[in-house]
Amino acid sequence: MADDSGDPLVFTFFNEIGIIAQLSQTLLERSLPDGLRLAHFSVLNHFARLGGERNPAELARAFQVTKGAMTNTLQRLEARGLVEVRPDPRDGRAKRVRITRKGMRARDKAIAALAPAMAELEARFAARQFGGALPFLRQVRTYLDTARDASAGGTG
Amino acid sequence: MADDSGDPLVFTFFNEIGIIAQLSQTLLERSLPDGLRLAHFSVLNHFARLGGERNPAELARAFQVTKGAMTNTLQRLEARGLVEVRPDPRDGRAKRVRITRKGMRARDKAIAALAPAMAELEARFAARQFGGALPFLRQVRTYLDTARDASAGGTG
DNA sequence: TGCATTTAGTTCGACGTTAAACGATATAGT
DNA sequence: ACTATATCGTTTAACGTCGAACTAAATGCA
Repeated sequence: MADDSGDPLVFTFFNEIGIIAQLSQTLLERSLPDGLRLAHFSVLNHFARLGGERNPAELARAFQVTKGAMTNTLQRLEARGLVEVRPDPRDGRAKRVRITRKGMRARDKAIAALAPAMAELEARFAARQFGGALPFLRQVRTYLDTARDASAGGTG
Repeated sequence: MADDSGDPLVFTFFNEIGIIAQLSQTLLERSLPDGLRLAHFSVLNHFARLGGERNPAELARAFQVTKGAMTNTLQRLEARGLVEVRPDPRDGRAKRVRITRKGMRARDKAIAALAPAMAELEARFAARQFGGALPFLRQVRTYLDTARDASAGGTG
């Protein structure tokens, strides 16, 4: 998906996005400790920042993945003791997920491991540039999200 | 990887990129005819635009994928008769790949199938916005690429 | 109350990707 | 010429994701 020009701008834009996503994910996971995956770290980080409990369906929606993918992620996190899962007392179909102490520690360790790469990025580009790019990216993401919901049915 | 704020800007930026990549790829593949995948279409489109021959290693570098991934892509394309592969007469290790007539037709069909979605996107955002976002994205991609080469060895 | 529809979570199969190891060929240096 | 190193393409195992099918429970409606 690299490619040069000759394609319409929209093509090139999504090409670039795709490559950045792939490269950054690979690079990130190379820094993450204990074979933690981006998906796993993202969930831990979510809980570490926002606290509280969620059910898998909420998480799937928040992270824009299918329910199946979230089931997989949570199973791995739970197997490693980074997350706790219990039945939802108010809904017999649902579960409640929350981060454990060990999960918090793993997340902190991951953040620390990521710090150098982050610093390097911010040094090279100035945080302002990332901030500047965000509004448009968010618009595009929001649009794609509604387009997805239009053609299929939500996440899962 | 959706998430709200609270994270450093760089985090949020890459979160957004990751989601856009995933959503756009899924959406795109839903429009593509005959179960064509993004990776396959990308290769066909590359040949359709630039013509000529490449070897798999060049393609792997151009698309920022490992050699193994490109082997897989090319095997599928060849099995469907969309590309032709022959030994490289000048290098006993290498191969030469080129698009077939059938491959050209498949690419044109794919382009046509994508047109409506593209039109909708351009209508909603104005091509200028995509163009405006590109320079920074390219810078980031280039940086990530060198960072990748620094920690490992190229593509493969 | 009873039935149809939605929602929560799991499982399965298919696919693309990475990372690593491998054999074969090229290339560079001595 | 010989040897060490780099490159080409393939293969394998592990992983995440999607999409679809499925069970169980909740909700809406008659």
